[in-house]
Amino acid sequence: MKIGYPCINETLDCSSGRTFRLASYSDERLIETVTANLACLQRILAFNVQHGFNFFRLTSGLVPFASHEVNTYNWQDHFKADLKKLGDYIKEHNLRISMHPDQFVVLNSPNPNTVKNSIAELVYQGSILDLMELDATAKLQIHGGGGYGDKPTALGRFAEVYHNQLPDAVKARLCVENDDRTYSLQDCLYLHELTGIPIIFDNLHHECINNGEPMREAVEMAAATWKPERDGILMMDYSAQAPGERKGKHVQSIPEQLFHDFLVETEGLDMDIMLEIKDKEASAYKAVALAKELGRL
DNA sequence: CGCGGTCAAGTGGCT
DNA sequence: AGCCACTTGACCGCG
Repeated sequence: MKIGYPCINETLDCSSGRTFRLASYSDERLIETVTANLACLQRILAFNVQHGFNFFRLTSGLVPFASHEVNTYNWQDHFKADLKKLGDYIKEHNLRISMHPDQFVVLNSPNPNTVKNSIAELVYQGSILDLMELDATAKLQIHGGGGYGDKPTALGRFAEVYHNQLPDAVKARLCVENDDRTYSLQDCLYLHELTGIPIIFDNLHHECINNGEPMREAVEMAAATWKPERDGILMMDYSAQAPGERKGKHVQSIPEQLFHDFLVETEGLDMDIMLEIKDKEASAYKAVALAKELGRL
């Protein structure tokens, strides 16, 4: 089991996701920003190694406007060696890596332009992992997309795009996560049947919408969609409901009792856990300590 | 130099 | 009808 947190480290005084506005785009600005982002990423990874946080999600903002037409610069060549070096570090320390393309990536949109932009974004994020020379256990994590009032048809559209339009390099890394309002675990399992895509399990989203599966059973069902020799073990997002806030909103800090209970409930199941908790590594310390106590690390 | 309006992109739920 | 949230607030113009 590996435990980690997404994108941002709040201890270090740098960001690996510095961007800038479209209006101020220039190649020089791009090079400068990506150089700083990658330097920061290296610092974050070293921090993570030092503290036993062996799972990390790279920010989508590593290369600003990477899938936008304004950016015609060959950043892939320019940063090839830097990315490979980062990849070597990741492999040397056996870190698990994911990326989570944002809400604008909708593969089942009825709008062909949205699908086109979505694919371009997936190609960009996949190419980061490719240039790092990471294997297919490094994943791209997206949601099913919109429901459009007819989920089976919408998922059929997802599958069609998957089979006919996605490059193999993206297909090898693509995963789908159950979301908190449209596509439940069961909906994702249907999509898995159509495509073979592994399902990333999100416990809080599962609490928001489900078909009555108990937590342990749900984890097992998601885990069964992963081919260990290609995909590695199950990745999951762990969070808890922020008290008194909108349903699905992430807590500020990890509720240790709840996380303890979750680990007990899933005893014997292996998985890598991404903590979607607002205070980031502050909660990761606690989660790692709990997992050690229970003999899970 | 600090504040706050605004920022590439989609969707759906809430007010 | 408009706002907010989403994997994450950060950027940058203005006073």
